Amino acid sequence: MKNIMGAWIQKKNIDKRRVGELITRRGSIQTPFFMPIATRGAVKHILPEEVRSLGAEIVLGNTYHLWLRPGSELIARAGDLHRFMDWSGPILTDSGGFQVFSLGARASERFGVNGVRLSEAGVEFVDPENGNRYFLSPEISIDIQLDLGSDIIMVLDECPPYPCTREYALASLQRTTRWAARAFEHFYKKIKEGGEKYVNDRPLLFCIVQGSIYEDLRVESVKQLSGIEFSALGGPDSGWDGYAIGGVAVGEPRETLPDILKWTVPYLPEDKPRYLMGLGRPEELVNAVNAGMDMFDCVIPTREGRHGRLFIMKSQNTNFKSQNPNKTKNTKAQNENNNEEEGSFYETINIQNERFKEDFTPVDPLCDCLLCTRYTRAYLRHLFSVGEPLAGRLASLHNLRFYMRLMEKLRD
RNA sequence: GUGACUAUCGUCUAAUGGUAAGACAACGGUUUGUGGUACCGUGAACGAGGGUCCGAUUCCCUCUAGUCACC
Repeated sequence: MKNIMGAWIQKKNIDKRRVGELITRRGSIQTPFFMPIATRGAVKHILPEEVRSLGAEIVLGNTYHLWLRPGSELIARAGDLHRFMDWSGPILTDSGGFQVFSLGARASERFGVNGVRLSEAGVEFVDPENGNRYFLSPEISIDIQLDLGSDIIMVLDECPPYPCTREYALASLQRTTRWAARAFEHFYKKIKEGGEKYVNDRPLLFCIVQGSIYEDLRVESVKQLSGIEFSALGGPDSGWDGYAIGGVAVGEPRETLPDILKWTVPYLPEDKPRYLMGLGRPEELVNAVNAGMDMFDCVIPTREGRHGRLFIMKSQNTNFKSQNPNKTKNTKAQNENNNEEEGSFYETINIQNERFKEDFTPVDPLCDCLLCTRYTRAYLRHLFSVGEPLAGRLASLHNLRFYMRLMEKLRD
């Protein structure tokens, strides 16, 4: 808690896999870890103490959503996001960059206006909910996240869509670097202004690597971000507290993720946590951990749970060393990267399928969650069929527990 | 009891003398820095019997069922 400077403490390495501890002002978190998403100040359907008991030590909140509703000043008046939502552990807040990118199209569509206007100063965008215009800049994003009381603050980045030309990707990552430098300077200015409040108790600040699907641009992005003259901007020489890889899972082919990690990870500092934003499926998490990543978040367990898709662990003692020479017909890329394959250690079911109508067994007999220890597949299917809210809740609990168990195995 | 009207997927509605379209439901799929969203696909019907006609879900008759009105 005190020693913020060494934010990540390594415990052991297994090949490239890193097991350690991330220190934040609200406690330490075992890495690698997965963050349940509490976009609007709640993990949908789940109480904070339940989130904690599932094994989560940190949740993710969204700057964009909370800024618009109920407003970051309101949350500041409530104390902070922790008190507002009754979560006492660490919180990571997204910067809003991705939402501007992903929700801009919806606003454009709904109000017939240009939903996003990018400039060097920042981004002007339209709230798809009501058509209101807002302006977000690297500095404003920092202010909002400080108001929220975030423990891990993300810089505002420009998240380019896929496909994206090399030229655009280059210009975009350069802007992301300039925005990151501005955010860094502003962050440490505010920390100093905060005086007492932040002495030995400041949030962590992460940058975001871009570069789309271009190897040299990914490398360039890391070099630019780590090459910023931090002390000249009023911050510590140690620079960023962590590095995130962004601009993935935005529509690019799935096979490019291993490449992006292969290109990027070697250039990331060993002593800083690495966060893969927005991912992913279980096998993607396993492969990313094996490639040296530490932090993850994804809507999959909760959103797919709400839609009736359940994750089931196939084997209790899964070996994630990812040796798989004899697996059937791997693609060349999978063999080269020595990767886990989809479905190799787990499977998914759609509980709404008719075949579960009279299936009186647990969803996953090896799972220790509320759903699996107390209810049957037939019951859960029934709840979904008639639209009972308990359905989404039980499924979310189970899927989150699956993800937590997966991370536990990866830390072992 | 008498008269009128109606009868098409599970439900609600179209069209048509040359075997039928859509919506919802059902069934299956998609969902990666969350809109509890959205999208894609698949099955599924002319109440019963008779008549006219080359051919009837369509026109006619009877039956059955329902709705309404009257007694």
